[in-house]
Amino acid sequence: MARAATTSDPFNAVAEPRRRQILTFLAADERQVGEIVVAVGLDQPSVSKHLGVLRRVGLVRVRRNGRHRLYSTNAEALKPMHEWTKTFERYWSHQLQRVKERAESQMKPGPASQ
Amino acid sequence: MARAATTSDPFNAVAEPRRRQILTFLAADERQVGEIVVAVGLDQPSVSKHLGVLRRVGLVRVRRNGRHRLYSTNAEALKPMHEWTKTFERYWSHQLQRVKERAESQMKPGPASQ
DNA sequence: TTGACATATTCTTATATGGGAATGTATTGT
DNA sequence: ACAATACATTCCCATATAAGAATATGTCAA
Repeated sequence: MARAATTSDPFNAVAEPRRRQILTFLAADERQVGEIVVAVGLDQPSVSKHLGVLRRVGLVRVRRNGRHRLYSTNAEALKPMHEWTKTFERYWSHQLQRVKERAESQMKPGPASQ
Repeated sequence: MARAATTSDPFNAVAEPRRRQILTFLAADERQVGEIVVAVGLDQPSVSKHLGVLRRVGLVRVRRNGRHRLYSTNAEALKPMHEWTKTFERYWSHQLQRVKERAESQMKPGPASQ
């Protein structure tokens, strides 16, 4: 099997740095494509393609306004990522302590792991 | 340019579901490869390759113990992801309100489109 | 040393990019 | 209607998988 599509889920979509840049740029206010092009420094077709990926996974919303399309970040779609990383929060806070605990439990004859 | 390597950074490494599964499995305690194989239901070479990717971006630590290798999650490497998603936290909390504000500021000249 | 066991690495292959170039499509002004 | 404007989509191609098969490497036991 090849690598999963960037459109398969937010995790894959956000793996691309330019797309993270775009999401950050669109977080506060909606912007038209031309503004995004200037902001990220890519050519228009590339930006449109990135926006397409973000749209398919629900990370951005679009709204038409005449000839323009106004994009904005749909932050809620990032919530699952935030939640997932959050489950590891307790570990990096007490990392050193845990390493120590492991070393100790490793020394006893001890009950089978787990 | 093709897609960035999965080993380029944690964002890319974690885009793969099986690797997230492995990180979760290794979060609490260190485990040997054979245990991971059973836990995720992949063949040993596949697991070793995933572990290789995670190792290269610093998401897991390894420790040799005789014939075994004990892997454990290095949660700190996930901190940047957590921080990044966190910057959007304020937006999904007040999403509805913001949408409303946008709609209002959009109405001033004259409600044409929509 | 030899064999068994635990992992890692190499090779192959179908698949999915991401950027650049070129082109298609929708909307507005005159 | 027609040209201009703002985007989206398609085509091309070098690159990077991810899983499966086969093989290499490293360590312990007898």
